[in-house]
Amino acid sequence: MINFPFNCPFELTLELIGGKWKGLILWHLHDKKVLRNGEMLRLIPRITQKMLTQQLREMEENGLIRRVIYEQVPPKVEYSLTPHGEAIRPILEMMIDWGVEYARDKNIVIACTQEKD
Amino acid sequence: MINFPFNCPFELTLELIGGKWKGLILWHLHDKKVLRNGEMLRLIPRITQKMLTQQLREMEENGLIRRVIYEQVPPKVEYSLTPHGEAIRPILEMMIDWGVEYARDKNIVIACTQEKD
DNA sequence: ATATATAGTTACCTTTTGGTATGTACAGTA
DNA sequence: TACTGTACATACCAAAAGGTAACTATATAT
Repeated sequence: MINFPFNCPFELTLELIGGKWKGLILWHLHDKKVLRNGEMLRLIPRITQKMLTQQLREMEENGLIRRVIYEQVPPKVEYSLTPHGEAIRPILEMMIDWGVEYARDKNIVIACTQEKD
Repeated sequence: MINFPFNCPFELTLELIGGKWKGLILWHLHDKKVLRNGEMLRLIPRITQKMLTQQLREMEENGLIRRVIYEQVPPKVEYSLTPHGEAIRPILEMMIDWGVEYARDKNIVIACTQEKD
C-alpha cells in the first residue's frame, strides 16, 4: 500500500485525505457514525457510484474506515470510522474553519449543503 | 482565480494547500519568516526550479504568500507569509502530528529532513 | 416473466498534475 | 570576451486523478 518516499509527514497525511471526495465522506461519517453506500450517495449528490466506491476502498485500505458486509440479499454494507479515521476530525474542522474564513474574506461562494455541526 | 463549485469549505482549503510541495514551502516560511528562491531550493533538495516557481505563484495568487522584488542585478526576490498564510500553521501542525502518529502505527518510513520545531 | 432494491464493476476517455531539459536576462568580474 | 550569480520561463512529455456510461448479481415481490 503506502510506500512512497514522503518528504514530510504532511505529504503522508495529504496522500490519505487528499482525494476529491474524502473530506466530505469522512465528515459525514463523523456526523452519522455509520453509513451505507446509498445513504452516502444521497448525502453527496454530485458524487458518482464509481468515485464513492473508489474513495471508500482507498480509505479502507489505508485504515481510515471500516467496511462491514452483511450477507443478505439485497446486499447491505456499512461503513464507519476506525480510530485513525476518528483522529482526523480536528484536522477536518480546522480546514473547514480556515476555508470558511478565507472564502468570506475573498468573497468565494461555496455550494455547500452541509453545515459544520 | 478561485471560481470552482466547491462542495464544502474543506475542498477549498485542499485546493489551496494540496499541491505536492506547498506544505513544505509553507512550513519553511513559518520557520524562517522570509526566504529567497535559492534558499528554498537548498532547503527542499528534491524540488525543481519549475515546481518551486509554480507552487509559489499559485500561493501568491491565492493570497497565502507575498513576493517582494528588489530591483537589483543579480535579482533579489523575497517570499513571506500573508495573514492567511500564517493562519494555515495550526493545520500544518495537526497534519504533521497525525501523519507522524499514523506512520508510527503503520511502520511507514518518512524521508524527512526537517523537524517540527 | 418482469421489475425492484442494493452495492457494486468495467471500459474508456479527459483533465490535471508533476517532471525533464533547456533557454533567457543582465550587470559585474576575470 | 567569456563566465558567474540569481531568478526565472518555456516546450514537451508521462503519470495520476477524475468522470461518463453501461453492465453485473441475486433473492423477493408482482
